[in-house]
Amino acid sequence: MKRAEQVLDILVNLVNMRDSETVFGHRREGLLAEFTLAEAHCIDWIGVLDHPNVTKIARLMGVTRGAVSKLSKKLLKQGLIESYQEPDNSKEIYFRLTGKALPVYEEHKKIHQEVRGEWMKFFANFSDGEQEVLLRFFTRLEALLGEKTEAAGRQMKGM
Amino acid sequence: MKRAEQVLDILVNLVNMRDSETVFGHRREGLLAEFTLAEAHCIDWIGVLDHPNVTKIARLMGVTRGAVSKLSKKLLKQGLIESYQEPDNSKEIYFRLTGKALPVYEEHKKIHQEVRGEWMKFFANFSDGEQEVLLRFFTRLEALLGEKTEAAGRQMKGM
DNA sequence: CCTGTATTGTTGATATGGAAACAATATATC
DNA sequence: GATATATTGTTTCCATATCAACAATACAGG
Repeated sequence: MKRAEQVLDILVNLVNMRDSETVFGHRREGLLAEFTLAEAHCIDWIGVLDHPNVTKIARLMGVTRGAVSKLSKKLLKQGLIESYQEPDNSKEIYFRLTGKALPVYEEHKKIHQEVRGEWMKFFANFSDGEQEVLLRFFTRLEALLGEKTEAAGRQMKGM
Repeated sequence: MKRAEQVLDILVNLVNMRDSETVFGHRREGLLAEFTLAEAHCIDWIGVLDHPNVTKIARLMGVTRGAVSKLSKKLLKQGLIESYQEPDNSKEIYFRLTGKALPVYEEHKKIHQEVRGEWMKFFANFSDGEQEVLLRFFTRLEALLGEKTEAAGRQMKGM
């Protein structure tokens, strides 16, 4: 059981290793450095989602609606996003990126691509069969944690 | 490469799944519910370390000294910890748990044990060879991230 | 259609943690 | 030993997030 314990130790370390100023080991620089991580994420979700509103974004970002409400106000004031509504629903308020935000969005996406590339290189260290083991491990792990935290509703962005 | 991408997706999800109110899927309850996660961690470190001081705790908790300074004040005021100094060093201030904190500390440790037990059951789903693959994966992963975030200095508590 | 309930977005009070500046003490270098 | 540098713990200011309460709107069941 020694091996399993080591794996667990590392896993715990990894999850605790949430240095908010780095994205998976990549320090944000250039355009992104001008924005909070939360802002960048919010912009990202607004760019990705269909009819994004406060509630939806909050759920996906894992924060409260209040937090997103304030955050979106800041982005609105900065002219990075704009809000709109649909005629058949006067309760929900949706957002879209403005031209001003597009460079940020693209930059963020580009970095994600780069990071993803590096990760793929990392995975290349493992054979096909080994990757299958890893996939099984992570799939089960996610299911386990998902059911426990019931936050399973959270989805993937683009990454 | 499809498998690797799936693994990466899940991994990213897991790392983002940092619900601070749950400890790896375990909602804190009973005694622990009375305390912030930070407080519980701080108490834990003070219980574990030899001559714990603000700086040491801060480094291990991955927060600033200022944060721990405030936190320790709160714990002092609540009578959960007490401070002391050594005659040969009038700069550093150390902490120890009081009797009042011991139940909390024990409870926390107990839960850690339980969680660990469940995890071990989870790992039992994988053969010896598979666990070896997992260990190799996580070891390399930790090394990679550690070198990138240079937060490798962070250590393990008891868990 | 009407009424109770749920959901949405907002706000104010509060808590928490980071950054930076600071005084006190320790350590290093000469 | 004297002096420069580093380290420790604290504090103030600030940004950000939660919580709880709220008004407005949507929805469901009769």
